[in-house]
Amino acid sequence: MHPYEMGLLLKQRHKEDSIKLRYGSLYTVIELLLARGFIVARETSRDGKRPERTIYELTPSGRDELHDWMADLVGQPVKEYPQFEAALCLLPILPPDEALALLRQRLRLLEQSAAALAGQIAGVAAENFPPLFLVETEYRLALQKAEQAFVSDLIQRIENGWGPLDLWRGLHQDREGTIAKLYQQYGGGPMS
Amino acid sequence: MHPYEMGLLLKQRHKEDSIKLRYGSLYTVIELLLARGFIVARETSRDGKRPERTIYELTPSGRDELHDWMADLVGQPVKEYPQFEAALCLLPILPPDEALALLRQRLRLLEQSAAALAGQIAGVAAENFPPLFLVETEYRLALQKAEQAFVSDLIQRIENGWGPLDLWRGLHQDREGTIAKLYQQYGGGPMS
DNA sequence: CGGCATATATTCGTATCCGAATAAACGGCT
DNA sequence: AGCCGTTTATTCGGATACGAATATATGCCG
Repeated sequence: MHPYEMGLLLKQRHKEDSIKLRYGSLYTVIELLLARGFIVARETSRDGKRPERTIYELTPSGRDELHDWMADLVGQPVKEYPQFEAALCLLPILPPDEALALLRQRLRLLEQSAAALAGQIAGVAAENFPPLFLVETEYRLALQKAEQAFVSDLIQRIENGWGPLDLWRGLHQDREGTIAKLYQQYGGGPMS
Repeated sequence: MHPYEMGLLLKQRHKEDSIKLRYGSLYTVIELLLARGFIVARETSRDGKRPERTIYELTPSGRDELHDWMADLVGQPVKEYPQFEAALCLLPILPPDEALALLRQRLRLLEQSAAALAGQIAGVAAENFPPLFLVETEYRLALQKAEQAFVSDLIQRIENGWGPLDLWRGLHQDREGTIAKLYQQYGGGPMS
């Protein structure tokens, strides 16, 4: 297959929803695979005056690597850094009322996209397509629902004075340095 | 604050668990913030013959940007690309029995790290530290539990012949091209 | 049948990222 | 007092990522 065709195929099979695909990077990656001997060029052809295409093919060592990589990805969870987690780290930066409004907005958007996902799954399932090839979408949906539940719970807790709310409000009224003091006050706290 | 101190502070407050921090990148980022006017250098000092330290400070425009950025991060969910989701895309590459074994291993590791997280939360909560500053850890735990539930469910489904299993086994017995045929057979399928 | 949007396929330059190197000061141990 | 491991603080160069540009072919609408 030539690189462009790989990209097309991923797109047609909706894999780009789950595998980040940047056309610019595609060719760099191919070159890397080539340099490490995981693929070899089988032939180059050209159609009229269009750019030349190079067809690549997997080597046995490439097949091994694919297998080992997959085993690693499936068997070993790795820590990743979702943006929302980072934002929650700094949540006290926002005044509580604004935070609440934004969380409500997030919840609304999550509900919408979860509904869309569920619809997509149902649609494809109705065509009798084997579920084996949809499992990544089910995973995405499961995580979204979990986030939804978390945000919804967080909203309720804040509404009920969680935080504690008065302390949080305080951070936005008097002058700075308050957070540092807090961390000092609770000595060990989460830093020890 | 000078860059190194920012790094230390993030580390002491356990924020590096949630905010990816690479010492090499820190200085690049600071330079960017400087170039865009979000921070300014307030003073440079030097202690003996140690490298010179530059103390930076937030500008009003930087404070605005911080606020807008936070509002965006909290209010707008963004699509991200966890590695496990990509792996699930290609799950049929592994023979079903191996996939099962690997999923069981993942489940075990997830259970362990979730227990560790829960312990950490309980420990800090016991010291009476305001929950406002732990919210990112609770989020992480919630997502982990959801993944756990998903994997556990997936294992059970596979054990019960889901997939369908015979088709999946078939992919690893006869020669190649079978997946492509499958996608053709189910016409519209997930690609149309 | 002319023109304009879209598809085919890749290259390139810059932006970003990050591990490793540097180099002085400090602390503790014998 | 001298040695060694850790902490302080930053720089640098190579690896990676990616948006935008390129240049031709094709389809289709009026």
